[in-house]
Amino acid sequence: MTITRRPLREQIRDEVLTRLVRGDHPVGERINEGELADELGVSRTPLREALAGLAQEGVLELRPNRGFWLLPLTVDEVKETYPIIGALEAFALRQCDIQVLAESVPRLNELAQRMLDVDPLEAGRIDDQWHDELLKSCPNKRLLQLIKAQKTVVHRYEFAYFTSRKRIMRAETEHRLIAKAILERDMDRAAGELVGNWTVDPGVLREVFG
Amino acid sequence: MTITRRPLREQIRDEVLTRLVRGDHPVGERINEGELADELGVSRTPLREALAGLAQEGVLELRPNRGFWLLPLTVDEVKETYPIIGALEAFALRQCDIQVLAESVPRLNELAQRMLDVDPLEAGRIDDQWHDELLKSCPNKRLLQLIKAQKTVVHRYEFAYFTSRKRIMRAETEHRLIAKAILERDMDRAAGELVGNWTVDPGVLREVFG
DNA sequence: ACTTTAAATTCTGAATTCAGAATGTAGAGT
DNA sequence: ACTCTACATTCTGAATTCAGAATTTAAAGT
Repeated sequence: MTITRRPLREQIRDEVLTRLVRGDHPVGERINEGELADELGVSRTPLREALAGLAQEGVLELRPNRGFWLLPLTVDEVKETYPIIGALEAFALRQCDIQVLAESVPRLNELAQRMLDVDPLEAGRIDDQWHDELLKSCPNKRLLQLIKAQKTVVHRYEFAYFTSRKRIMRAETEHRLIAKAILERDMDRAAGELVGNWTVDPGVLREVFG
Repeated sequence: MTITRRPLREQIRDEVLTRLVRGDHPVGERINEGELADELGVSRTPLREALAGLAQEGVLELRPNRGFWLLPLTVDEVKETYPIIGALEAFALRQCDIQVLAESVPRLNELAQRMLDVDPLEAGRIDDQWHDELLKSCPNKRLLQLIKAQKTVVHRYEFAYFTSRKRIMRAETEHRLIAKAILERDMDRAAGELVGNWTVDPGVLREVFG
């Protein structure tokens, strides 16, 4: 038996992030450390470590002497963050092993298909898996780590974002086009499509932000 | 009088980072929290916050129950991080206002010149300023923030890196080429040169790592 | 002398406590 | 009624304390 002894701060991080993503906490509001610590049944020390980490990633803001605040979801944040991820992933894709990529295509298409069959929430998770599978042969591990951190920020949006069936279908289409480009060994096109995959269309932005 | 009341954790962060970059601490070794806290005259709590931040940025590693370790400078880290910064800066450059860029050229060239006149240590600082000036009109603030964080990691290397006069001269040349491309409104070339500026040549790598 | 095991020490992770900043409230003065 | 100030309360930032994990030291056995 492998007894789990994960540091408390990590467990807290996961739980807090889940709550924030789930929308339990009012957006744009202060987080009361004492209250939250009590709820979670832990002390403020590891909680603060977890919150500080999320602040550094850009999910929260830490105002001196005012505490942690859940940053509001803004159009700007979407407009800024998604393209960054697009650029990073395209860059990562170019460092991937083309042979491994080609071998991944069946799995990629399988995942693309599955996105259509599940509920919107699960779709976001599968979308993640798709991108992980795509970039798994990128030797620049630091780059992959960076991409992962950026995605944490946008995960908050996927609730609003992937609830649109249209959006899921668009993602599916794009995923298949990228897979096709890979099979044809056209990495320029694949990278271009990948950037496009991280481009939010204005219509959806209006839909989400009004 | 504006009394300075910067959070202790931030002051500690700066001081610790300076020490690490300066090479005060043996690379690849554990950091003794109690000892360092005593040296700095603070308690372990804010020190840990500072260290945790540096760990998240990738300067330190935090091993559960083993504490913080100063990551060794590795060839891999250079090979992985520099290209990331190159890709991010090139991406940022494309979002800059071409008019503002053109107006920056005199200042950019002045900074490029000054790199030649100062000691290698100061050269690194000026190099930073040059890149800041270049990208100041990029509207994607999150991207700029990300670039800055990545550079923190790399700063440790500049001691070893910029001590090479040859390297400084190469940087100066490249900076001027980028400025020239901007004046000619050839942003493709400018971006290409910028990526090149973040490409470490194998000769220098051998020189630094043996 | 060398290995193994047990005790002692050191150090990290987390809880608790304390100090001071920010906020909220009540009362005095206009 | 409204504003300003003084006081009380709440909350964050930091220090201190405590528990338990990892490491080191010492001793026993081969």
